[in-house]
Amino acid sequence: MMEFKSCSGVFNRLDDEKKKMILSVSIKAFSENGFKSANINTIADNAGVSVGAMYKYFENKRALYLTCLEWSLMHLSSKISSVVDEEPDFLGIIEKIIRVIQEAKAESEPFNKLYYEMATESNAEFAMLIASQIEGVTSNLYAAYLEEAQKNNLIRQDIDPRFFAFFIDNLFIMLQFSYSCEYYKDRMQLYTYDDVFLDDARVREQAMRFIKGALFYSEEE
Amino acid sequence: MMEFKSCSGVFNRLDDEKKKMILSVSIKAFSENGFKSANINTIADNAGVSVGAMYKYFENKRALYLTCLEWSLMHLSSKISSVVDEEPDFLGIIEKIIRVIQEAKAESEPFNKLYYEMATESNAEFAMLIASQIEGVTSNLYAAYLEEAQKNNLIRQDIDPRFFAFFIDNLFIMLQFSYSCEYYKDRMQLYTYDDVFLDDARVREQAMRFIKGALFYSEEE
DNA sequence: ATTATTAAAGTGAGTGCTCACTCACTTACT
DNA sequence: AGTAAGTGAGTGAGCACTCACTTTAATAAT
Repeated sequence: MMEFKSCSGVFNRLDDEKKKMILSVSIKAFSENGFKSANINTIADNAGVSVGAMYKYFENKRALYLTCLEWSLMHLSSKISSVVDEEPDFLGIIEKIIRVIQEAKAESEPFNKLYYEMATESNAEFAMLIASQIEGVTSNLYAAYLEEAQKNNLIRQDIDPRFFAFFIDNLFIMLQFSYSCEYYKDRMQLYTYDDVFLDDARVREQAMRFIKGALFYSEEE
Repeated sequence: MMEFKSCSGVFNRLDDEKKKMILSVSIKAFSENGFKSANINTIADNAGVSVGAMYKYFENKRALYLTCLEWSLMHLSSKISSVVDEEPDFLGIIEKIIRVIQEAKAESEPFNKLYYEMATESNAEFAMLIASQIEGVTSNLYAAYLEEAQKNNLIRQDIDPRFFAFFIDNLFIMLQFSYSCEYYKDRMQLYTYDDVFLDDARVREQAMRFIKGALFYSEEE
């Protein structure tokens, strides 16, 4: 079923259950320890596979890492497209995305952490290999929707849709971090209040107001 | 002059020039390689100091890292307070902060990278030691200004100033990353256009419109 | 002035541990 | 009988940290 490019044929021939097991254990390790300090021997152990087997599946550590990124990317794409398919209007999509970020906490946490880890300069080496793919999934989507909305005079005219897409995605990314990474969780509580994470609806509402304001405001001078 | 808490007295007794040398080399190493893979022997070499001396200055690698964070924090605080002291009104401060982020590129790059690196889960261990300090510098500042502005009816009433402070700072942080980290640089270009980094004024203008919209918009229903 | 004394600062080869990766081998499948 | 898949002790490189030692500098004794 799932086919990856950065691994050996042996790995691709494994059944999905085993592939998932190995990759989820790896993602957990990489996101928690970073690329360099994640330990392949330990990963193999936790995944119930021998070290030797791991090196039959992946040429080296780097290849394992890339395969994890591939998987995360597939995960993201499917999440995004399911949202877009369901919701017709732009504001609906934005709200839905925020909702997905909030709800997908547990399930997506490791993916988000990995994504965050990857963007660190330390891993710049492969970051670029995947960056355009990840952002490609979302950037054009937002910008296209905003341009469309601007043409139909649904949102203010005095802004560049590309910048707005950028700013909105910035907010999404930080929200994702704030729901996934310990540091940013604490930071969000510091800015707002201790029980924010019990108040998903409120966060969504406030975020929507912020974004709507940014989109609809028109300066009279 | 500069006094640190996470190091030995021997280090504090060094002249500022040498302290700066050691810390800037260390910050560079930590931000580029992450905590685990930064090499103390190499750092010592690059700073023109023996390994033994390093361990006279810092009890261990962790202590060196914490001292780097302390220094970054001092840097941030002084930057922020110089902005706040100069500018009287809230919008002025926001614009000034964006300007500082853009201008301080070269000088602050290593600090930003370190900050980013630190927030990674891998370093959660010490992140928390410093998080509240870092955010404490900014969070209360913004929230207080916004509350004030709200009382004076200068901005919309239907939002929680704490959330708005949070969202605005989220935008700042992403902007900082976008000006410092390779990955986020590329991402910004992908969203906007290739020469964005030659167009500081334009970025500032667009960001201000976005934020102003968010702050001033009022919904009529 | 010169020399002795002592403490503080600095040195870098060495130690022991961690970990990516290998390879001679076993097991399972056809 | 032959091939594909899997095993895990072993290897060597990298690196945090140590320690027996040297250098520097400041003060005291002659």
